Amino acid sequence: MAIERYNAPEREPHWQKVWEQRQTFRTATDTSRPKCYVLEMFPYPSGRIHMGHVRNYTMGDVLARYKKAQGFNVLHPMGWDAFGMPAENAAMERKVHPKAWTYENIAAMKGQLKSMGLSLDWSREIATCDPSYYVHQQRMFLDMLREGLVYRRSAKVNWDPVDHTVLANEQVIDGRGWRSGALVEQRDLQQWAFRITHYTQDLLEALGTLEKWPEKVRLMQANWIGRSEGLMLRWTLDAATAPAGHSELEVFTTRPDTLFGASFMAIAPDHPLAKAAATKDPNLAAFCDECRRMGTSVAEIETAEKKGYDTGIKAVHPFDPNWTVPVYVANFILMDYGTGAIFGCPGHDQRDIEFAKKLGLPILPVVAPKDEPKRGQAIAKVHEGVAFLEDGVMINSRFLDGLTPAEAFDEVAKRLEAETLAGTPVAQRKINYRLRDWGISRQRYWGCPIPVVHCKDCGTVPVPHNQLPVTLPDDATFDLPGNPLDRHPTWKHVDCPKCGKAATRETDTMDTFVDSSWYFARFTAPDAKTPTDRAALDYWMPVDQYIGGIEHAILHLLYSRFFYRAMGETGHAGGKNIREPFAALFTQGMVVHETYRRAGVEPPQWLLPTEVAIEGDGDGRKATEIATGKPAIIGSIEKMSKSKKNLVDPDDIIQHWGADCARWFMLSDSPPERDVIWTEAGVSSAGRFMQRVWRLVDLAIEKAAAKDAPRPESIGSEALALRRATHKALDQVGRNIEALRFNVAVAQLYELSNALSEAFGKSGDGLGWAQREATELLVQMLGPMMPHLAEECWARLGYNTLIAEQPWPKAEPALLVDDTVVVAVQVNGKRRDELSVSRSATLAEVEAAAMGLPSIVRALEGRKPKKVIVVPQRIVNVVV
RNA sequence: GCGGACGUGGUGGAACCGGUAGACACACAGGACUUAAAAUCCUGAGAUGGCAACAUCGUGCGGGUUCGACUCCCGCCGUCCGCACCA
Repeated sequence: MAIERYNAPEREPHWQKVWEQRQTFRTATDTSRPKCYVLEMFPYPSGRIHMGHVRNYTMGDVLARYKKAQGFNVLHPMGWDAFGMPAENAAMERKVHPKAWTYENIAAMKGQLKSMGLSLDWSREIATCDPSYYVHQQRMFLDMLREGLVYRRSAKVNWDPVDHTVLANEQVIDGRGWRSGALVEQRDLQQWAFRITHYTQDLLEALGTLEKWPEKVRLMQANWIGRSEGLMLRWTLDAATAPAGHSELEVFTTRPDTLFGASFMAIAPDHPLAKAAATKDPNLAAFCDECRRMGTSVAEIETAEKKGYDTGIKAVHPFDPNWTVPVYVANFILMDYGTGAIFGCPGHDQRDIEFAKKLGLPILPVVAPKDEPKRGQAIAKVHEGVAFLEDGVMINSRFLDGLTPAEAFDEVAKRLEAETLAGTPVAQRKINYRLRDWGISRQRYWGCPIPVVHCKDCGTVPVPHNQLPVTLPDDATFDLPGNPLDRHPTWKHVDCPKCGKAATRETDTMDTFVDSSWYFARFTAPDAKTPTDRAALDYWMPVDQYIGGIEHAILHLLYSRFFYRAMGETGHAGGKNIREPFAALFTQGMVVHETYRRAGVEPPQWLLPTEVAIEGDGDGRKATEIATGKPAIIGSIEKMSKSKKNLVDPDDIIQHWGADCARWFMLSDSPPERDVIWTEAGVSSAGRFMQRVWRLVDLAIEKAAAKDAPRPESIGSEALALRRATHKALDQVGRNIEALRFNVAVAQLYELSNALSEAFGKSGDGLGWAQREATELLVQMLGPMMPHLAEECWARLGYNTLIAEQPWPKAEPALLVDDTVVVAVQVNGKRRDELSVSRSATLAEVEAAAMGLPSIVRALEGRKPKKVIVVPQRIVNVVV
């Protein structure tokens, strides 16, 4: 028969249409069935999908299809994280309205995702920029406002001078805006904020319950929350030196044990005490101003020298009324951590020692190594400027001498807790966190409007529920920097909902991370009249498997954990006592590709992979720019990016090779958590495998038993071997998909294909039937990974059902174990031979057989074995 | 500086709970088919030595535990990632 090649690009749309017409992937809430919620992080509608999306969505799709075949009621939805800066930038640059731009992008990307053949329930599609979505967000915002989980504050904020907006701490990376890359400035602004710190302790502790999250992400979040245990400690100020109204100074310390090594106090430039002192000291005022201007970038912080200004104020040591230390204003003290003030113990804090050296302050070591001989050296190093940070024993510390630092910590705490100053204890144990509340005000147009009105008389007034949503005006202008909502002629002018007098709307919009903090909940009932439908939500939540990039380890994943708790508090979630939205998280690796650039040009001029021709192999590979014929340089392998032009367009691949090919390649070889290198060779290899499956089905039609042929009475050894290979693959592939070890599942399918190919060249009792079985099961197992090809093959094998609707086949347990096993035989742990024995052979039989092997006799060289270790079905080790 | 991950052939990677290291794939070499190419099929291959049988070495380096270590422990080296003046 003439063998035709499988034309994937032509056949794939057909099967997509069939699935769509049959509504194969439409999901309904059905509490009688076990559920499985598979979710991939929804995309920002930038205009085109990239290979990272292909990888992410392929992984989720394999799992979703597999779980469906396993009998689960699977929720696998898709939507759009549709608010954000790029739409506004497009509006400024190209005079397109952000809304039009966004919806055009959504349409284009939806088409691309559909061409991937994903098993998505498109009837649940949501776009966060749609009023039907954000109306609920506004409603929840107001509910949270009522509960005190949202509040307005005047705060120092991170101001991005390029995007003209405020950024959350989480969005400042190395002192730069996460999107614009501009150096962030500090500004004082009125800000809306979510009280994420209300859940600090819970967010930290619950990380321990997230067993199916990567350890790495849990650690990153724990570090971000940044718990530290210490003491709040009040120092009395010497009245003669302190400004009026300032009689004490409170500090937070994690090392109260080092109290006798204190040589100075330091306060932040914005500390009230500093401000009070500055009113009388113009030099101090100037110093504080200088500190405030200091940049926040890494480079600046690292190179910034410790600077301090002696206020002249003296603080009295808590344990000795005659001992005072000077109070400095210092540039490295942060106002928003602890109390904005510290006591400095230079001996045991690197930062303090640098400061002390710089300003010539005393350095007194109070902890020393336990071993006497090591002490001298450690103390000498302290005087050279290296703080001693290890454990040891207390010295130079009066009643603490001889204790360990931990014991000294407790002793100091105990004594100072008992002492009082103006009626309250001098010290209190305190747990401090690094996590700050989440400022969400953004001075942008393309975001969810914050539904409040500012009234001169009534203050901040929530927009009543029946007036929601507060929608964005369509006729905004984008030709000037700044907030288009603020300069809109009419939008912000409204009557106060309370008193009816003229008032103004809040013109800030919400951080887009708010939108993505609950979309997973909305997917469970996207048409509900309320933010969530509790019955549907309680059935579907939590997400059973969430898949996305590691870049969201803190931002999105921490915000969502907070938001789900806040939704619980306001009655929008919280069934089954579930506080965590994502039961399992998987962070996939990036898609990387070689870079190409023109030779001999600086700065580099990058070339697209499609613009170069590559010849040769190995180290001799040479690239040429096709258009000019000039040599090009093959550069390092990096994350696909527009700037380096090392992009491959998913559309090109799908149109040329087919979606299944792209999917298969994404799953092959690289473990999903690691980066995958996209190569031409890899794609063509995947393409070859598709054709190979196609030919195997040809061969099955030609040689194997007919569909529904009865199981033969007699199964020969060849047939049995094939059946064993088939059922083992079935067992293993299922397990590996479940564990998201797709690369291993792929390898097992290759193995089965090899076994089947071989079997077609043989003959034997029952082999035709075994070939038929193997082919059908292979096709079924390919279903989640290459769904179109699998449907095509399934049809050719004579079925008029859909693979996508077939239950996952079950392996026959009897075929998973072999009658005979091959056992390695070692002499002194070195492999010398192997032995084929019956599974049921006794230890003695195995030992005897091993000792009888000529190679073993030879290796023993006549020596008497001291011991023979036999591990059933594994190994024999002869020890001489 | 703090925290974490990783290190296996020419390449991507596999190896369950400590039990035959290198599955599977890519690249490569040789062969078959073909006028030729493509496609396909077959064969080979960790390194070194040897015609071969075989021997020795081999999972970043150095030690240790064990009959037996890619796997466990200790100490290094290297690469990557996250956080970072957090008191």
